[in-house]
Amino acid sequence: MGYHKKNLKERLVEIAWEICKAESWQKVNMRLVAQKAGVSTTAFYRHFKSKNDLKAELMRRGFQFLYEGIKELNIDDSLSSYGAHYIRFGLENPHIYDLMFGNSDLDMSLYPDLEALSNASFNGLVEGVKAFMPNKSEKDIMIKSYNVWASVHGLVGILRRLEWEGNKTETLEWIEKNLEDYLEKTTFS
Amino acid sequence: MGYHKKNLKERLVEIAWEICKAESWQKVNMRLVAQKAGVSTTAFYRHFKSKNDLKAELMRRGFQFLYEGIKELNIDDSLSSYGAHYIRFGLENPHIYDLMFGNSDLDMSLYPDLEALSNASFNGLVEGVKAFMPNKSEKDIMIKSYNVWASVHGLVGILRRLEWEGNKTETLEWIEKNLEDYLEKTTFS
DNA sequence: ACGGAAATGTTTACTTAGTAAACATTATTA
DNA sequence: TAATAATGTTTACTAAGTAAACATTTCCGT
Repeated sequence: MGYHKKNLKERLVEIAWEICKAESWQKVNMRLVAQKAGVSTTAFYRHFKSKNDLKAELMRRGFQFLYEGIKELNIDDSLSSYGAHYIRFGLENPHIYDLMFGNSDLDMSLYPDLEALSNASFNGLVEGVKAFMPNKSEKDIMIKSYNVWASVHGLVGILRRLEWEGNKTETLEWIEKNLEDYLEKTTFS
Repeated sequence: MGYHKKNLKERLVEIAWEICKAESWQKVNMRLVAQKAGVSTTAFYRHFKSKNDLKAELMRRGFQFLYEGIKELNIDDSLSSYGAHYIRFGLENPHIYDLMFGNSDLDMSLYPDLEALSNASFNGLVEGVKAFMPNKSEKDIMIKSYNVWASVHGLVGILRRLEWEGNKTETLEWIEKNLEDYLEKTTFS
């Protein structure tokens, strides 16, 4: 009710997150967010320098969200289950995933912490691959790591696209239901 | 000079294509395109129903552009060279690639020919994979095909992203210079 | 407790962008 | 050649991001 709201910043982020999750980042606009928070259109600018700053904040949340799930995996779980987690995250949170891994026009150099977050997950993957193929050269391990990364993210893209187009073939259904098997069969064979 | 320009539609597409290629789809806006064509802001709407229609047109061009190059590959060229072509296309025409394969908010069902174009290339890939692993089941061939598609598109995403971030590691340099070898080593091994 | 500075919210207003509607001109065709 | 269709222009509306000036509240040092 008061002129000053406590935690307005957090509420704005929360509201934006919900919209983005349910509708996509394109649907997030200041007027709507402000209105849902019961606040004037420009109140936002007391807490963020620009809309891109809000995007960056949502991306941070996205990484946290993704990592929360990954933390629950045991080290001795297979690389496949690790990859499957990524893929499921992408399929279950398509708009958040787009926000995080789409070609954002965001200038990442302005948000170095985001780069770090994104690198962190790749480094984890490299460790996993190293354990998976212990006798290989450093270079081969890096190559394989990039390959795994590419396969996983590429698959999310395909599944999302074809799902959206209503083109889900039997094979895709199978892949989606058996992500671990799929990964064993292809990427980790 | 006259009131009616011949080929205005084509000129608009051409101009939009150039902007998109050099700058990205986000930078394409009606006022700029119209101005470059020496025409009023809304002349556009005599030729397209909406900006999305223009996007669809550019995507069609993108597919043609991509396929022109692929046609030049011989059937007996390896699957790797086929994949490498895709990847190079993505790296050399990042903004066109984004337009074609990014998560466009475009409702594809409104542009069925685009879906067909995009499916055509996948079907070609399936044929290639079939030749590559002749004794496998239909299902395994489909699975592998999706995997190849995912790897190729995923790799473009990574290379683009890390290049943009200035994070190109030695390994990535190597991959980029030796795409065929990379693909043999990972996806087609 | 008090007076001003810092923080936070509001109002107003400007800018860019997509696009609809009404109008003007040229091209086409019966 | 007159009617009609096609194509271009003008005007204007709407949505969205955001800057600037103003208002209110909080907080801190005295």
